[in-house]
Parts: sequence; C-alpha cells; structure tokens
Amino acid sequence: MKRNGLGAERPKRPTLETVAARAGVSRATVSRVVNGEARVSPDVRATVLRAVQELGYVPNAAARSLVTRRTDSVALVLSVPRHGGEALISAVVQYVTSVLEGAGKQITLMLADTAESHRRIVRHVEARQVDGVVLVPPDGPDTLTERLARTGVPVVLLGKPAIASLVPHVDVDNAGGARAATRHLLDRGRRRIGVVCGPMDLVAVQDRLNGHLATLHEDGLRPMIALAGLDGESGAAAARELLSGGQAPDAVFATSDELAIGAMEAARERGLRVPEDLAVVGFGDIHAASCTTPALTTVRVPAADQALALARLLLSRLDGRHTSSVVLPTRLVVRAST
Amino acid sequence: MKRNGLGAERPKRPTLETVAARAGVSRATVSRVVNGEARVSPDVRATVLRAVQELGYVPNAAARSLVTRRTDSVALVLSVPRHGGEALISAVVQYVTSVLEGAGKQITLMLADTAESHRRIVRHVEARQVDGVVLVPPDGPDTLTERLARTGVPVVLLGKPAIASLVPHVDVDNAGGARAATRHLLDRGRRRIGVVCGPMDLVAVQDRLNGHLATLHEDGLRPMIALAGLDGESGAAAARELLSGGQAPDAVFATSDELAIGAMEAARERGLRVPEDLAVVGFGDIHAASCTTPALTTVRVPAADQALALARLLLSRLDGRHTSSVVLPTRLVVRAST
DNA sequence: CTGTTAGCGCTTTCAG
DNA sequence: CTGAAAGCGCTAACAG
Repeated sequence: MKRNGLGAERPKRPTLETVAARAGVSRATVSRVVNGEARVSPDVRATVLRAVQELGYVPNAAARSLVTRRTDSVALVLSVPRHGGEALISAVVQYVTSVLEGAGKQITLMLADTAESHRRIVRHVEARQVDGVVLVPPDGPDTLTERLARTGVPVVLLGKPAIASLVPHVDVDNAGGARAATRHLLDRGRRRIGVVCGPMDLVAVQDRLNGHLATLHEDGLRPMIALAGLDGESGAAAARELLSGGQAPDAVFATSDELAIGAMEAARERGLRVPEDLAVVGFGDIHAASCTTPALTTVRVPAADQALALARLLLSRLDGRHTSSVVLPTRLVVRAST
Repeated sequence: MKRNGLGAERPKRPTLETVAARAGVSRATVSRVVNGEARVSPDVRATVLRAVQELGYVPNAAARSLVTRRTDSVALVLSVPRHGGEALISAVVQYVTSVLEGAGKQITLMLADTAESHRRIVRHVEARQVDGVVLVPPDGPDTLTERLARTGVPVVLLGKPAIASLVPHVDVDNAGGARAATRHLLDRGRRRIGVVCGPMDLVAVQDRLNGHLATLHEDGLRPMIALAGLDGESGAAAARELLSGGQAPDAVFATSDELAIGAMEAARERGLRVPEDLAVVGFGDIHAASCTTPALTTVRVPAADQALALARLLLSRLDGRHTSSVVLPTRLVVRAST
C-alpha cells in the first residue's frame, strides 16, 4: 500500500485476472463469486472475497454490459416544467432515483426539450443503452411516448398522456380533487362558482375542469369559465373578467394554486373580502398556498407518492410483471380562503 | 424493410461488421468514419454514411468505453434538500443536464443520502465509471467531497464547502446579499434590526449572518440574534422571541424567505403592521415571497445561472483547463414588506 | 464445484 | 488512405 503523493502514477485498476491470480483460481470462479452465484465452495469464495477486498477490485461495467447485453440502467426523461413544476421535479428526481438505485439500477438523466433531444433519446433507447424509461411528463405535441414504446423497452409515464396509450402511467385523481373542491364550495352555500381555468392542452387541467363541471351539473348549476395561462397574473386577469361579468360569482375554483393566488389578488383589488365576498379554492397545495392571507384552501397532490409509484411501476415492468396504470387519491386541504 | 407487426422477432442491432459488409469496406474504416476522423477519402466516407443510415446503425457505448476507457458520462450527485430546496434542485437538474448533454456527456444521477450511498458513489467514481462529478451540495458532516477529489476525477461543487477545499465551486454572494438587505433596512431608517437566523451548520447561513453583522458593525449598531430552524414555524417562534425581548426590533432580517414569512406571521399575531411597525426582509426570493401580504422584500439568488456556471466549470475541468471557483451576484428585490 | 474457451462490439497500432 | 490483427474486461456455455 505504498503510494507517493503525486497522483501521476497510473494505479491500473485490478481486473478479474488480477484477482484470480491473487486468489489462485480462474477468472470464471472470481466472476461467479462476484456475481453471487451459489455454485462455489465456501472456502474458495472466502479466498476470492479477500483478494477482491485487498485489491479493491470493482467490476468494469462496460465489459460486463458488453457481454450480458444488460445495462442495469434506466433513463429518467424530463421535460422542462412550463411553470411551477419545481416541487414535482424535485420529488421525482429524489424518489425515483432512490427506489431505482435501491434496486441496483443506474439512472441516466435526459432532457426532452428540443426535437433534437427527442431524437437522441430515441436513439439511446433503441441502442439498448437503457433497460427502461421513466418519462415525465408525457404532454407535448410530439409522439415521444409512442416512439419509445415502439422500441420494446419498458416505459412508464408520470401523468396521463393526452392520447390514450397502452403505456402504463401514474397520475393523481385530478377529477376527484376538483369534485371535492367544488362540492366543498357548494357545502359552504356558494351557488355562483366561477372557474379560472389553465391551458386546456394540459390533460390535468382538462380532468380538473371536467370534475368541476360534473359536480356543478349534479346540482343543476351553470358553469362560468374564464380561460387563463399558467402564471398568477393571468389568473388575476381571468378572475377580473369573471368578477366584472353580468353574473358576479361568489366563489372561484382555479385549476392551480398560482391561478388561485392571482384570483385572490384580483378580489383584493376590487375590494372584495376573501372568503366573505368571494371564496377561493386552488389546486396543488404549493408552498405559497399556505403563505397567502387568507391561506388558500386547495387540493393536495401527493408528489412523493407519485414518484414512488412511478419507480415501482417501472420495476414491475422490468421484471416482466403485468402492470396497469395507477391513480393516486388527492385530498382537500381546507384553509381560510373558503 | 419488411417487418411483421409482432415485435417478437429480435431485430439484432447492426454492428460495425454489418455496416462494413454493406459498404464493402473494413470495420476499421467504418469506425473512422463514425468517429469523424479526417483520414478517409470522401467517397468511401459517403458510402459508409449511407450504409450507417440505411441500417440505422448506432455505436455500442459499452464496447467503445471498454476500449477507450472513457465513458463520456458525468455523475450528478444530489443530496436531499433539507427544506425548500426544490427550486434549486429543479434548476440544477435542468440546466446542468442541458449544458452537459450539449457537450456530448451522459448524466448519471446519484443520490447522496446515506453512508451506504456515499460508498457506492465513491466506488463508482473510483472505477472510472464517470469522467467527472457535479456534487450538490457539499454540506454535511461527511467527507464525500474530499473522498471524491482524491480519486483524481474532476469534481465541482454547488455551494462553498464547510471546510476550505481545493475543489472549485460555484456559489452566490450570500454575504453581499445580506449586506444589501441590511443596508436597505438602515436606509429605511431602521435601527433596531433583529435577525432570524437559520441553522448555523449551513455555510450559506453563516455567510448571510456575517454579511448582516458586518453591515451593522459599520454603523455601530448592535445585533439581535434569534436562532431558528428551516421552516416557517420556527421562524415565527424566533421572531416572537425577538419581539418580546426588552429591546423590541423595528425590523427583521431573516436568513431565508421561509423564516421571513414566519416572522411576518408572528408580527401579525402581535398586531404589528408590516412594514410600518416592523419591516421584514428575507433571502432567496422563493415563489411564496411574492404571494404574501404584504409581498416580501428579499434577496434574489440566481438559480439558473448557478446551475449553468456549475456545468461550465465542470466542462473546463474535463478539458484540463485551469479553473477557480465562481461567486455569482445576488440582487435585492424591494417589495412591500419594507 | 471449477477451469477452458469463445466471443460481446469496438478502437487502435501496425503494415501495406 | 485502408485493412488485418490484437485485445479492452467480462460472462457463459461446456467440459471435466
């Protein structure tokens, strides 16, 4: 164990051969021990393990992968969140990696932002550089999901895809959450409920709107819809529109917390009190939702659970088990804005 | 190009050999073309490229890596953010990946949460499974940074490490931000400035506190420090402590926005108006900072820039260029809470 | 239970 | 400028 401090010398990593020589056995035997195969006598195994230890041997993944044709790695493909998706991205990165690493997988992070990046990803998967793919999220005008599915490599999605697909996904119960939120407003005696609705090209927004509409319909009420974008300012604008309409609402359901916060801002501008004059409920339970005055009633989506379910779903598929999509429950968090 | 729709057949990816046969040349020549070497006649190159195209040839990374001993991949090592680090994690994942992929690197995501994971990471790097490492963040009681640095593989850090290190890092000017925030309070005529201070084991907190203290000192003022944790509730508790002390403050500087928001909550409980009775300034400019009433004055830290700088720093090191740490400027964002 | 023997697909001298 | 040949480090039959 003599070393000079220069770091200029090439330590020359030990190979199976080195270990075999040291342990006085063949390469094959060392390989068996390293891979935990049963058919090795205990004493030989011990000798080999000692040699491995002493030499600091670490198997060369490239060589192994070359012959086994497995990579023991999966791709985590992320699209840039359009707005405010930080919490979800963070949870996905953390929990998906945690579960998959626990199962001995290596995680390759890939960004799906440009058309070029989509090509690269498809090539990577076609070349079997990964054993599986976690795709987050499946939205977008392209067909990345289907192109990946066609490679025959197991793919799982976070979020229901825009077009129905055989690829299994994990999603939260957006419709159910919206129903709960709307029902809550109804229970509070509100009857003129406006909805500040995010971009309809997002499946989650569609589902939330549908849940809302269905609940209104059950009570024979008419919807009042104002379209918005993703940020608070557009939510405020939509709310102003609602508020200055002929039939002023006594409550607002927003398809996201950002929009809801914008709506509260708009109410304040008009001198309306929340919740007395206007009750507001959002969706997502982002951190800011609990920081507003009054604090925002909203629908909590389980980010960590989603990520965990996603990772487990992929593991099932990698094991060849039959799998179907999973939908996680959401929960209404009642605060002061209603 | 005949295929049945079953997908059961093994398409058997083409290899160099296949392409060579098709193009009527040798493996070596195809290899040269694929790797863009100059010494190939134009017409042969064209023929080969056509064959590559027609066959859909993609080089096998494992085989290549086995012989070249390069991996063209870097590890992105993340620690779980203790609280509220989502925005930073999201930015890092996005921008670091973007820059590094642009440079032809593959990103391997690894979590540094447990001691076991640290061992795995070190082994992975020692085995030269990656050409470089991005470590986020370097905090923590362990010595992962130094262990990785000792492998001889280029390493860069996000955030200044607790113990001085030769490993280059990217950080934001925490002290400068705190000075600006404190100076701003002073300019507003405040003289009794309390500080709600996060955990001192975080280097960023230390730097922020130091910047604050130095500025107070310049004006001959005495500090009033209350210790807090990371969440809003602990910020509120620390603020209550400050507010009920003998010398009640007319302003509060918090080392994070979460704490500042908690402090505003505490002020409200006591019937104090913000900013009239108590000015509050935070640090970080998280999303919630602009959603409070009044909106929070705070110090913005450039998350995206940090991530970009981090990626570029690693690229420099991979190219063997000399590199030193970089400190990014912060900016005071004045809102209604002061 | 252990050793021998072939390669996996690619790059890289070394000749020609 | 191109081809032939020699492995990179490992696993997987196949014998023994």
